[in-house]
Amino acid sequence: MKSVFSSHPDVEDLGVAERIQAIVGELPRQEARVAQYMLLNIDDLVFQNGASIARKAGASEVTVSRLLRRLGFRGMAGLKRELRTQRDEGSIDMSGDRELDKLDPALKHALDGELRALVSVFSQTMDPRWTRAVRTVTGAQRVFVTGFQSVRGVAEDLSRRLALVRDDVRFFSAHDGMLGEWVGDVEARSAKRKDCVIIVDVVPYAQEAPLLARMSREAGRQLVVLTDELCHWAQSHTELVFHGPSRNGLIIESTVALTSLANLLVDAVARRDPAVAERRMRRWHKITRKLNVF
Amino acid sequence: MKSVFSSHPDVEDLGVAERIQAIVGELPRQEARVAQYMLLNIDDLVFQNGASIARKAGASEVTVSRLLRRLGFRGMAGLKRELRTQRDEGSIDMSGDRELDKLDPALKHALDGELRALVSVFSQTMDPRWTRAVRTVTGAQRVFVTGFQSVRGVAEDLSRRLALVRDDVRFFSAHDGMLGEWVGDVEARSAKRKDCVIIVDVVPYAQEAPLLARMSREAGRQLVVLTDELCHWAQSHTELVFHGPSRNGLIIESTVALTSLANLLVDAVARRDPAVAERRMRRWHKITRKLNVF
DNA sequence: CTTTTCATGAAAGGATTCTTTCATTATTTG
DNA sequence: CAAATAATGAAAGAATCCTTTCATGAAAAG
Repeated sequence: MKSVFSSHPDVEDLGVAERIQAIVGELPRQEARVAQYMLLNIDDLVFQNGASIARKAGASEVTVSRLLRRLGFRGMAGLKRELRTQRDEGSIDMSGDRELDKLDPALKHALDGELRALVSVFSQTMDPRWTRAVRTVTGAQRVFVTGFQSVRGVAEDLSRRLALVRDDVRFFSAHDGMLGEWVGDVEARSAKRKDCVIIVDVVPYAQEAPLLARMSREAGRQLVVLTDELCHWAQSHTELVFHGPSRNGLIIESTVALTSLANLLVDAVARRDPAVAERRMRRWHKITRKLNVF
Repeated sequence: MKSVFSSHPDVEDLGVAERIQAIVGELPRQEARVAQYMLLNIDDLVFQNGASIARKAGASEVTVSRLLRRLGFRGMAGLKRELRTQRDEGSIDMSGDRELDKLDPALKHALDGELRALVSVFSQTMDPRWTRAVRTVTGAQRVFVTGFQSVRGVAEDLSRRLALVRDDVRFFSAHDGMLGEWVGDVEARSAKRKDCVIIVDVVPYAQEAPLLARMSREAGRQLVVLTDELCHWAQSHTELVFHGPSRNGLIIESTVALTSLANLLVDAVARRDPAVAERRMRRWHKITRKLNVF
């Protein structure tokens, strides 16, 4: 688990792997065997105990115990303690920003999580499905956007910004009147250019989302889902599911990654015809300017 | 390692966090507390045992044991087994580092910008003014949140999430009816506990923001502003201005940093009294669950 | 070849961790 | 308000894990 930014190798205390590496050559036969095993399965050590390592490495429990002692760890507990601090250290180093060292540890962890989440989000744009999603949204006759509870705002902003970039985008809420209009529109099924529904959703809150998803498909609409990493229902309705990790250790889950996904979607759609998009944006700026003067 | 996409999260076996998430709302008090702790420290669970979790979560060992069983794990061992298979499925990893080379240069640049923006945002929480802002929001009698145009959704979500964590939060829009109610309330000026207004704003669009800011101050309300890096007007109305950089080279400016600022604000307020926040969250989970069944 | 040193695991002990049982307390229901 | 139900932790028991001790055998030294 590396950080997004290159992590700084602490000069003084070596990591677990290095320590083993350093002495593996001068160990007695069985201990070396165990050491070797640990090196090869270093990521797995946190899930193990002395006995299991002994078994898998083909040595006795005592040997593992002795080896750990020789490596300078206070037993399995000590090794895990070490692994943990290693993970904590390795997780953040922000481009030499020493200042961040003073950050509250919880926040530091959260920041690291957010950074990873963003990387994950951007990575998803390389997936062929992303391109398909963008094409879907771009080519759709009309686009409906919805979102619930704590991410409803994300969905609303998405619809607003998407509307800057293409025609016939609207936000709709299952509880508002618009649902009627939306449902009643039956001939959409057979239209040449299909409609597209974008659902922004986070798992704990939405029972509505799966329902809407099903309805959308049944009405012959394409479906794009932006959701968090916990989502399990979306896959079965469409392949166009994209995840913005939301757990970051804070009390409230993060909407940053989802927001980024939404931003990227808008940008990608705009990019399909940059000239048009820019023209629209400019016109819009002009309008708001006029409105603002009032 | 693996792709960022989990190949196909089997519908049947949910991840650990999901399982917890799924039932946290309907758990008894202490078990919920433990569950909450596990969610917030999920990355740390592999290093822990039942006793340590119990201690840190403030419950008894037995409670942890029971919770695990209720979640469907065969004790701590079972949970770790689950965590391991989850990791094997690649749901946690992120090492897209190399992969990112294939990213469209424009997006790469944008990603870099977003990362920096987030670091900047988190850095601002170390500023004494941040603490003051948090105190202001926490201590205010009522909190009004507003935002315009393309960040209105951010503001709405902020108000919703803030409302999960403290009383008397409401979103208001200058163009809606609520403004009247808000303006007419003159005696607020002399109240012992002041009201607080949070404005979420990005520069190109809002003429309204400075106006509202002025009105707020004149009405004796505290003012907190979350804005982008281009903002020039806010400083003169309040010192509690925080910036979420929004220019990232994409066609549409980013709302990610602003979103993060909003998230952090909510978390900080919640953190002022975690017990209360947790209780509120839990109650809310329960309610939405009930609503969802409808 | 003998002695010394070292490596190793079996066995037992001790420590830790998990679970079961049960009495107390809180919550819900009638 | 009373009865029933659920939640909770203390205590004890069971299981697991780690270490200590010691006997055995192998390698190294003399």
